[in-house]
Amino acid sequence: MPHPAARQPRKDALRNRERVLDAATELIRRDGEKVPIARIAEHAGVGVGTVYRHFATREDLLGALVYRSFGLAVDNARAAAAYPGSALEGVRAFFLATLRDRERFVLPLHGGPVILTPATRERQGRVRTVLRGLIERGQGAGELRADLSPEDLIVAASLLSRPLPGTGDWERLARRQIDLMISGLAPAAPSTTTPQRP
Amino acid sequence: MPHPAARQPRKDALRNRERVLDAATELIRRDGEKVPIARIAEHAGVGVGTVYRHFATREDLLGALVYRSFGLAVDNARAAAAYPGSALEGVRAFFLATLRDRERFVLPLHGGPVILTPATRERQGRVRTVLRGLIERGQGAGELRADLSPEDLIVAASLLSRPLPGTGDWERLARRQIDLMISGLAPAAPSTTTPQRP
DNA sequence: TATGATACGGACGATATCGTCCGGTTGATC
DNA sequence: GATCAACCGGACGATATCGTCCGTATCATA
Repeated sequence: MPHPAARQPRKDALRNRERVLDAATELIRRDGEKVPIARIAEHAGVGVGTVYRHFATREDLLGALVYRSFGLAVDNARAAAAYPGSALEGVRAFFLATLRDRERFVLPLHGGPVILTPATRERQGRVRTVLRGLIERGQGAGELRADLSPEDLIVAASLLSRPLPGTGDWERLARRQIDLMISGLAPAAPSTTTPQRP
Repeated sequence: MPHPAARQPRKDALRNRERVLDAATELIRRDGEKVPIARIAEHAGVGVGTVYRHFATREDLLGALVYRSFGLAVDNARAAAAYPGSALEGVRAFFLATLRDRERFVLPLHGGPVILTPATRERQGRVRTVLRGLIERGQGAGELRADLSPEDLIVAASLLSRPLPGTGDWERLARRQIDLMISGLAPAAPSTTTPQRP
């Protein structure tokens, strides 16, 4: 027989789950992925039992964080693809959005085990697809170099989401990197930008 | 009384110190900076006591690794500055050298405490100075954009030294990023920049 | 409001890691 | 080769973290 009643989930449970994810995001980004569960629980204002109930293992928690991050990436990619104006500006918007949201990203930051559930992989593919559309539009308009791939943008954006410690003002430094990168995305310079050269 | 004899350091001590640094580099890059000292000792083939004798605290060990990394960076910057050919190719050489040596770099990778001893800071400044020379040469020759700073190159290179986990072939992806970056380092494309004659 | 299912918090025993200490060994010097 | 300062390894008690368990509190439903 099918599900008899399927009770509504309790809202305190949902609230606590979100709190745990938020706390974990902050602490993992600050102290690394091995931060004690007890510390995450404390920072979230819940007991350790609550954390372990929602996420049976550390991997489950990490996996949920990564999944959530890719949701953000999908949103940003879609917004960039729908950006009014040139595709090149759309690409810049994608970079800037990643930079803006950087504190909410928890990607496999270090050498630790990479958690990629099927659902996460699906989102990952969606980011690629959306960016591919944007790139092809730009290439058609002659705004983007022909050999540009979604992977290039994803790698560059991911790098921006991990502030380099010891550098004072990541916001400023990252914007510089974006500018340099954007300058490099135009079609190959020698052929198109030197028409009047002797 | 001044130094009476200043004995020669024992070579087993020096050898073990190097072994510990090498082991720590590998494990910290793989498992994060909180990797147990005992694991480092085991991987280095020495006892924990030996590690603690050379590096009284975890911070001391981390600091030594960072110091060592900046030594590498100085070497690479000097080689790049002395690169025969255009300054732009010198910059590319610097990036490629960083990529090549990436597994030997231990920079303050995560949010953890940033260890910057005065000696390390001195090396850091030396990298900046050497790169500034290279950049100015390139700007004088019209090969590099006028607003380029050593910091830009250092940030970009540092990013390359931290492989993005979950991506299969960092070597390939990083080379792509280098190409894109190099394309963005030329003077502003709109050709309003006067092609000066040297 | 009554009720039962669901979630909560945190104590607890087990395990992992820390940093020190010391008996034994090695190597620089004479 | 003899000497002894310097170094080596790992055992050890202290502390930190883990993941489970259960009595109590809260919420969805009737």
